[in-house]
Amino acid sequence: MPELPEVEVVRRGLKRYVAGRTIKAAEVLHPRAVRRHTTGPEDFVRVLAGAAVNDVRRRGKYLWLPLSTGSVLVGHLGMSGQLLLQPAGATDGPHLRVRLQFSDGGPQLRFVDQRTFGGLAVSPATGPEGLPAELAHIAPDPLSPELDEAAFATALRRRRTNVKRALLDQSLISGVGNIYADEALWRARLHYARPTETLTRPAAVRLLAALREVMTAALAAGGTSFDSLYVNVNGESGYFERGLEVYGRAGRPCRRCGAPIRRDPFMNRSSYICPRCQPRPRRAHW
DNA sequence: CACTCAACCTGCCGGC
DNA sequence: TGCCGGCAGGTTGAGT
Repeated sequence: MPELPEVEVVRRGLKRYVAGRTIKAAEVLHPRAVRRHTTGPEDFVRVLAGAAVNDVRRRGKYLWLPLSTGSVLVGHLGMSGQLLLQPAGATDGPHLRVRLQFSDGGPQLRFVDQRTFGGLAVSPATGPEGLPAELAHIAPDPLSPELDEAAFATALRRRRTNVKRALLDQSLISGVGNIYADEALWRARLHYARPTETLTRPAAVRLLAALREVMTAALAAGGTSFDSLYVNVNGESGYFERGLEVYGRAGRPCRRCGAPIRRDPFMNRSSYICPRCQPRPRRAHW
């Protein structure tokens, strides 16, 4: 479940059902799922055995679980990863990659990932809040109190790129992916190709506000689920799809002005815009 | 340093 | 029916 609201839904589920429990045994069913664990699958299994899960934290699209051993279990869902709580007797699906059994004999935590872009790893807890070193380059996200509005506006306007590319750069602001970038740009009435250096400070601030609004609304709806790939820890879909204004709505009318929404190829993927509310930028802005 | 692009995977859908 | 290209909520590392 890729973007921030979906990952936060998972974080809350893990916090509720996994925090406080002790891992009895880990099992790696596909080594690629732990490729970021540099010392290999056997070591991954070894260091998790007997570790208690103290908490569940998130920055952007990354999750990490501080452990009683002083290490953290880091996870990223990639494009198709799921973290599911399932009873021991539940059948193993075809994309089950990692299984964690707990000493209480309760529901297992299963990492299921069709495309294997996601993964798990155990790392030393180095930074504040146990932030592992491999997440040091990940900027604060729109829902984090650490994200400073003025600093974000300055950093965004200092970039020499276009605004959507900047939003997707996790070292500038994290948690924003293709859906919520398009949704926030629509709300802020900005075209994806708008050069960042032409953004006024108020426009940058409005864009951040739009990100916060759309992500807060999506989170309240349990996230966006176009299909069964994006589910919470109990396998349930969110219903924010109905709250989307542009993403996936090519040809349908803009709910603000009525013009048909358009899908443009951009950065080897898709961007959805209202061509009337979000006109392509002219060469100069001032 | 800043930026672009291909690569990593599987599955689904539409066109021929 | 089958094959093929295109596309999908992401990240990273090599190359310019």
